[in-house]
Parts: sequence; structure tokens; C-alpha cells
Amino acid sequence: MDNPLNLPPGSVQPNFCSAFYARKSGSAATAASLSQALPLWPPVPWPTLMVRKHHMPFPTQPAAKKLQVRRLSPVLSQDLPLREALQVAELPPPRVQLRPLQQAPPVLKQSLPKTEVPVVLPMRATSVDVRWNARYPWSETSCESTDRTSRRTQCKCKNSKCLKKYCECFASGRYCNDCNCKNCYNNVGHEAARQVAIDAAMERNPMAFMPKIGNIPPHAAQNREVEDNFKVAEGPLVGKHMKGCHCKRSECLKKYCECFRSNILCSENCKCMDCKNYESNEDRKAIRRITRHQQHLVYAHHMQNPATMGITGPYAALSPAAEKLSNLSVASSGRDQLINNNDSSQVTSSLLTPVPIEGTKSAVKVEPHGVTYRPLLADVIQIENVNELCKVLLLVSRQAAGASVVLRRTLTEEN
DNA sequence: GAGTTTGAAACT
DNA sequence: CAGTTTCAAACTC
Repeated sequence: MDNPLNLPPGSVQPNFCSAFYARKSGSAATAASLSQALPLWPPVPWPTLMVRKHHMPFPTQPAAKKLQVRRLSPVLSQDLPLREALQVAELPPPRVQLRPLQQAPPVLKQSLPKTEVPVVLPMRATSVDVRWNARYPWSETSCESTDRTSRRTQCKCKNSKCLKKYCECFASGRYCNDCNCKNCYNNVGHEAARQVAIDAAMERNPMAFMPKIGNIPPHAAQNREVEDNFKVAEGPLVGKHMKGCHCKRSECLKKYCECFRSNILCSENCKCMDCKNYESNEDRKAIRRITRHQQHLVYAHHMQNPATMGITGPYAALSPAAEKLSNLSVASSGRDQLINNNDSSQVTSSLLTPVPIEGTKSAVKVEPHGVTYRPLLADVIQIENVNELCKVLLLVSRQAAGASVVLRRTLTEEN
């Protein structure tokens, strides 16, 4: 097998497309070639993290087996990074600790999406789960992630039996779970019908379950970094819609627009009318600015008084005993960028200085420790303190367009 | 919560 | 491939 990523021995290049399409012989080759062609992960020297293959067959959920990079020391430590032992561990499903913004300015009520902010508290032994976006089969594996996500993934289909791509659960390759749908066939009990629907969708379009958002080639991203003095992280995510949107009335500034919803700019692939979702547009900037401000307000509010964000009792106290008992989870959908580029960088700006590594955009050198993190698809990196958490968040938000980050409070033998 | 708007997906 | 219909999410009131 080719090794374009120059992976060290024992590592596996993620080829998520071919795994999914393997069942369809006619599409497997196309999918595999596309997987190779899509510059989702430009070649860079692989860090010390070892990789194990994750099988993500469709329609079943991605394998629960996840990697954990586990620090052996039981104490909170600042000596980053995590480079020690690897262990494979089963993690409990995430629990959601998000709340909608309660008092939004009038302008937000008119045109801006409702926003929740993740609850980021100092915590130990947090795992960071990097996955691809919802709506795609290698995305979130459960309907229970963020409030934002769950609203999206807890579908309300009435007429499609959740067997067409109108249904976001089906479109993302998940079974419906705790949804509000009616006459749902997107479940284990209707596996045969579900399979027929999958086949039909792929018959119509062999790329039906491929990612919609592809990354801009590394050289383009690099040029843009130079032009913007590394402001990429403060703008929309790097990437573009593979098919492009066809918006007519939303000016591509509402969530009806798949590009805007994915926090990416419209591209030459789009056939939209009156598009305002381009880099220099003031309306777009204003909306993003207000959204960020909204999130910061809530974040600041939360940091002052975590209990008001719905974290009560042991969650708010965070006593050692409570930590043992608690299972606090924080999740963010990449598509909605709850922990988006700007926010994570501002939250963590006092903690680190990201430096682009020469020749690549998909690795970030984190100062002062000089460590290269590189998140892997559907991998779990266990981290020990909030500094590490922020670094990984920043990295993921800047590198993985369309990625989801799920933070899980987990219990380990150390605590 | 009900009704409207919107654009992707499905259909013709 | 273009036009139309169906559908469910986003949005408004």
C-alpha cells in the first residue's frame, strides 16, 4: 500500500471512504481514489502518536474502539506533550452540558443562529474525540452530543421514514436514536429496508455519502496564510463545498446555506445568487463578529458562575470526590463551530502561541513546548489539564475543517 | 408552538 | 439536464 503520508511503521493511513464504499464494488474504486485525492490531510511527518485503524462501516456506527494517549503520572502535569503509552479503551457515551443563549440582542433574534457555548472547566483526564462532521458517515456516532448537534441529529421526519437524505440521521449514516421522527425505519429493526434505501441513494449518486466539504489544497491555504498574516484561524474554516450551494434568497448568510452552515466561504463550485458569503463581505463579517461576541459573553458569564450554566451540584463544585463521580462532557460540532477558530484562540491565547509548520497547514507547532499535535480521525487523545485541552481544541479548530470535537470527562484508574 | 421560508434531495 | 415536487431544517411571529 502506498504511504503518501510517510507514516512510520505500524501506522495506518486513514482511508475512510473506501471502508465505507467497500460493499459497493462499483463505487469502491471511485471512493478510494477520491479519498486519496481529497487533500484532507496533506502529507506531513507523522508525530509520535501511533495510529490504529478505525473501521467505520456504513451503516453501522463507527467502532467504539478508540485510542487513548494516557499519561502515566497521576498528578496534573505541565510537562507537555503527551507522548507516553498508548492504550485502547472503551469510553462511555458523551453527556451534553450545553445551554442556549438566554438573552440575545434583537439583531441576533432576527438573523443569527441560536448559539450555545461549550462548558469548559478545568478538568482532568479529558479525552478529545476528533471526528468528521455530522451528515457524513464518519461523523458523530450518536445523537447525543451537543445540544446544538442533538437538535440537528434528533430528526423530526414525518414522511421520509428517515430513509432518505432529507433525514439528517440517515444522511450522516446513523441510526435514529431518541429522535422525534414518525414511522421511522432508520433503525436496527428495519435493517433490510434501510439497506435498500442506502443502495437506492448510492444508485442515484455514488457520492451520496461522501463528505461535502473538502479542504483547499495545501498550497492555496499556505498562500492565504501569507496573505492574511495567518489570519485563517480568525476567519471561516478552510475548505469548500464539493458540490457548492444553490442558494437564491438567503444571500448565503443563513443556515439554509450549506456553506455558511459549515462556516466556509462559498466557492467557484457554488451557483448561488446574491451571495454574501465571501471573505471581504461586511455583512458576513458582522454576523460572525456578533456570533463570536455572543459566545464570548456566555463564556465569560459561565466562567464567572458555572452553576448558572446548568452545571449544578457536583459538576460545579468539582471537588475531587465529585470528579470521581461525575461524567462531565463537553461537545462541539465542527459544523457549527461552537468552539470555533476565534473563540478557542481567544480563550487560549494566553496559554500558547500557535506557529504554522513550514510546508504544511495541517500541523501546528505549539509553543513553548514545541510539540506537533495532529488529530486523527475518530481518535481519542486523553489529556490531563486544561492547558492541554485548549491546545488540542485550538489545533483541531484550525486544521480540521468540518471536524467535530467531543470532549469527554472520563474516569481512569489514576483518579 | 404554529406557520412560513428555504434549499437540498428526489422525482419527472 | 432542467423543471417541479417533496421534504425537513431554519427561521419568524
